[in-house]
Amino acid sequence: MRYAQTHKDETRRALLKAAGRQLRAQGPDRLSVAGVMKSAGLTHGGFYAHFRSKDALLVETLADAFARSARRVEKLLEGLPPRPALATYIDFYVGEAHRDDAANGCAVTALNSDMPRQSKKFRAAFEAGVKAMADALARWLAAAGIADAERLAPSLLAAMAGAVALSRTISDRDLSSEMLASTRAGIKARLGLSEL
Amino acid sequence: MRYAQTHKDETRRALLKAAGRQLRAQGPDRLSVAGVMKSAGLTHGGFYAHFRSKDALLVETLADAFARSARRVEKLLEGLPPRPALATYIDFYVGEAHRDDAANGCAVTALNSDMPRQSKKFRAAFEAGVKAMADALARWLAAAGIADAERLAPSLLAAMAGAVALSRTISDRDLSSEMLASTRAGIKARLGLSEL
DNA sequence: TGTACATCAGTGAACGCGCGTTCACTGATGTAC
DNA sequence: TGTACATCAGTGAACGCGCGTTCACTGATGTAC
Repeated sequence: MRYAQTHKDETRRALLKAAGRQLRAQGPDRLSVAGVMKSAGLTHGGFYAHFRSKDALLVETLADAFARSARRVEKLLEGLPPRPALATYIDFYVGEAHRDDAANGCAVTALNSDMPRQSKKFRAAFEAGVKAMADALARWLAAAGIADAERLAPSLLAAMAGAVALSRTISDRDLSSEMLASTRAGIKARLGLSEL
Repeated sequence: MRYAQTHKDETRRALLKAAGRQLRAQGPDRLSVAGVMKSAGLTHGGFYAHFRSKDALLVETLADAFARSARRVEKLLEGLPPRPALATYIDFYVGEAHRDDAANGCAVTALNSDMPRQSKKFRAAFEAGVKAMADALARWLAAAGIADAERLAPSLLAAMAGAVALSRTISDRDLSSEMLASTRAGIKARLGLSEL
């Protein structure tokens, strides 16, 4: 079964994509090597030709998921002035669509409370992702003329991720959506974006 | 080895307490029946004399943990007027001590992102706990004369739990503590408690 | 009061299962001649 | 151009391990007589 030269890279990319979805949907402990391989139409034995260990997969997958999310947000906000961009980002992040699609959503929201129990390398990858997100948010805040942007950004990110994560645990749809709406309103008020 | 009549109840209480700590420190998947039994100085075989299954233990443990937390908060705020009580609660919940002691902290913070992957009964117990906390918070908000208390409470809880959960994932102590401080300030400002 | 028995919380070996990981093997294709 | 061989991504059986769960057993103590 010799394949084209690009084939192994393609398989690897497919594995990362499948792992990214399973990581966010099932969490790092329930994600299984065999499950990821099966998603890519392969058997479990071939896994170690691509990754040294499950933990190595997790680390690469998390970095990949953060990078994909960043690109997605970049596209969403492309061309928007700072203040509408912020409002759009908040509505998108703290929204029902994001709540209902954990597999393709933000890793911070999906893995928040899992992280303290994970390996050091995996936690480091998560922390790097959080810092990158907070830095990007701080830049948008600063561009929108909001004071104290660097101190505000991590707290805003935590509030947004916390609201979406908690809304996912609530089967009562009214309460779940109200939690999101109230969070959007609260954050916009804090940023002086309420009129948008 | 026949024991006093209260002995079995005592053992059961000890198991719930040990399970409560392990649930919040290790999460529902990593908590093990054998580990809980060992914490109580027992061997794993006797577990099923006390609980029908691991899931039954999780359900009871979570309800117990929520009840313990509620009592703890009640004591903390005993005798305080509504507004100082709110400020005290926020400082306590979104504080370094809570961040650094997940095993005895709030289950919402500890289990937020784990819940969507858990059994239906366990999720129901979590949701009941969240609703009870949000209701209690709403009552304090209303008592403090804050408008829209019922709509505000779930969002505030999410922001507080999100900040503590995320602060636990950050090894950078400055960033972690800043995230908490900024969240406390933001919430107090939203509630008009900044002068306290 | 003394003895035989019933009770039952707890013990520890055993089970099936899914997991991460290893490894001898396969077989289609590129390459050397 | 045709043939023999090397390559190597992927296969699938096997491993040790920890898990949740079961079960025959233990033995100190309360109870019946």
